[in-house]
Amino acid sequence: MVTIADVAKHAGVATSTVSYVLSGKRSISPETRQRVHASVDALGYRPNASARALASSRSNVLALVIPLRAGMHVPVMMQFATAVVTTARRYDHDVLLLTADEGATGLERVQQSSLVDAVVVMDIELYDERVPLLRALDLPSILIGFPLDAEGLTCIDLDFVRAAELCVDHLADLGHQRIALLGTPSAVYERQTGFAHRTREGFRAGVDRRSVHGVETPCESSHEAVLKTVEQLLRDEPELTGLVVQNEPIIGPLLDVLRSLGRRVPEDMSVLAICADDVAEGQRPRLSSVSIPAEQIGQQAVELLIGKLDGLAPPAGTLVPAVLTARASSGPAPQLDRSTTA
Amino acid sequence: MVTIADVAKHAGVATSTVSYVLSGKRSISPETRQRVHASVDALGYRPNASARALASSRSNVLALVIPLRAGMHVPVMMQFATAVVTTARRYDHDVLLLTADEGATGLERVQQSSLVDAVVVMDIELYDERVPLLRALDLPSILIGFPLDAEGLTCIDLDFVRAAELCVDHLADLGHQRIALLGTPSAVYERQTGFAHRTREGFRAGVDRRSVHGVETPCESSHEAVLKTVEQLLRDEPELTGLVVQNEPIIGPLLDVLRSLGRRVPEDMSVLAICADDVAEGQRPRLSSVSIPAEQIGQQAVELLIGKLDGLAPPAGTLVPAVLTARASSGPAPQLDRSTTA
DNA sequence: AGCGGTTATCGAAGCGCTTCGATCAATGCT
DNA sequence: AGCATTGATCGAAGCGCTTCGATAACCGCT
Repeated sequence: MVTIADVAKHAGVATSTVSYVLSGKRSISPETRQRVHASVDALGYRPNASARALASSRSNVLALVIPLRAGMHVPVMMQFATAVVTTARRYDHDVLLLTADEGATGLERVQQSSLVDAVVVMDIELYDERVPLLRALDLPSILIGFPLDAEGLTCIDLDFVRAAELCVDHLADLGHQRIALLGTPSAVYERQTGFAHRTREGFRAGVDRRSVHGVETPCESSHEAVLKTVEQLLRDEPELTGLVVQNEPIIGPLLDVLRSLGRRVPEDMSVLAICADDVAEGQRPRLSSVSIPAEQIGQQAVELLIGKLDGLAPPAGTLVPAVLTARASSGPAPQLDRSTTA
Repeated sequence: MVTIADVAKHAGVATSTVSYVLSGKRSISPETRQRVHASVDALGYRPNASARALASSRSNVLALVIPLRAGMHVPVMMQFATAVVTTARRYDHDVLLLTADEGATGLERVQQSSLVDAVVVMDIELYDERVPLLRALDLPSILIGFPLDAEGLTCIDLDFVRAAELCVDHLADLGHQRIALLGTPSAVYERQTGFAHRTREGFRAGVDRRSVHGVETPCESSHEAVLKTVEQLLRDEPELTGLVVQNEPIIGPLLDVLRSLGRRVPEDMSVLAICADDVAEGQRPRLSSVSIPAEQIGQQAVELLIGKLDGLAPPAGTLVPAVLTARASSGPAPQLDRSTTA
């Protein structure tokens, strides 16, 4: 193993000089700098991460707490994770994977052992047990999602309230009078997951504002559940003409079910989804949707976090604006003269 | 921050004694041990990871190289990842996330900087560029998947050859004469991904052995592609009665497509999948399948790796036996008197 | 010529831990 | 009783790096 001392000897300088060349924390003459760089290359020197971390109290590692819980949609999580890792690398950091089942304990552990410099936490609940801990822990953090009380924390997320409102507005603009929010599995609501609650909130606000009739129902992620839920929905609301879906895995099954129940999309039923763009475009018909810009959020999260580590004061909350893209699944409300039996 | 010296002082012993109590590498009298443990608890001591790593040349971190490439099915990856993290934690290790796009470079980097003790590599190609590197690098590793030349490497994977053979046998036993393998997206074959090739190999071997007629086709993961591929398949092979699918995301669409083409499952067409059990059971009809025990494989991978770190000689290759579960999607071959036009 | 102020470099201390002798007491053996 | 052996503990060295003065050389001033 080649150490900084080897490089120093090879370049004919002190180890501290090599260190300063590499960190740029003191000015070094161009000649020495070049000589050192040459030696680094010649010897293939790589700083030892532990030694560096020990001496500088900076590990250059971020922790990513990834949820593995019921009802969470995996591909989206992976998009977040990928964006986080990729961006972290761009800032010369690595990413340690923590599973949410280690919960608060895990956060405490990695901080107390100085394993990581900062932490990205996903899947935030309104009353998240990790929130008070993060406040107490003096470990720089960013939450992807908003707890109810975000005081003193840095959070970022899609503006789900607005996302739902956009959907309601879009449907109302098209003349729909009776619409429904087909939501996440009920476990997600019971856990008080922020994004699901905020979407519901936005849906209610939009429905009120536009004076349309709105109903909400959770939906489990199986084909049968979708069938049952939709049947129930149509039984309760025979004149339903618009659907807002926030539940990626059921999107395919939902379209099947509507087809099998004889409801054409968008002629009989307009469908809007809150989901990743590629999912929306992969459906027949292509779905009008508010996209979840996971990559952008993940990237921005890391950038905020790195900024924090560099002493910058980040904004307390960042809401990524929701954007609705109209595609083929939404259209004008049909005339209300059909007799429907589910 | 409380250090080992604080603990030592509090317990009235030398720091080395504290260290030995914690590591168990030398015998310590029961009284001292208890006293030290009491002090550790009283002060809330946690060893500093960097210091420990520096002094012992062991970081207690494993790297996990996760693929983010075209055609890979994300939920399965996540199951592997979760199992790896969970198991690693059980052996007091953490997991650093590396994305495959850093490729060989990333492996070199984490090793040369002593960031990790060992590495788990997923998504292995037959001629994987990382394989020669791993052989050279003197970084303990385990591959989830087999390259063509696994000499000197430790690998583990489901026995995909056998998996495909089981499927062929099952169909042949039911009297099917003309069957097809509906495979992964072609990018996965082109990349020479091990599991896809081995499945194909097993399919061919099975077909030969049982003297049935078999065709193979890759399939992209979109609804349209499934439709086109299946139509083409039925045009080429009108008397096809059995399908083996190795492509999780298209399973839903495939069943749709068959339905829309008027092929009942299993009356007209038997469908076998190589996929996670929960996916197979989430379909209508429930799919007969060979399951991919991601959790088991991930766990075993880490255990082999930890064993290696402890100096145990691991088996060169571990093939997890394939198991076929017959459910509702496979049945006896229909009589061959129908006239089909696709 | 002499002075303060840069600029470039060095040397040494120290980050918190592990680990290698060394020490000392207690033990068992002849 | 005397010696080697074992068990429990200590002290110090050192892992590879960063960082903090200190130093020396040089600049432009007066």
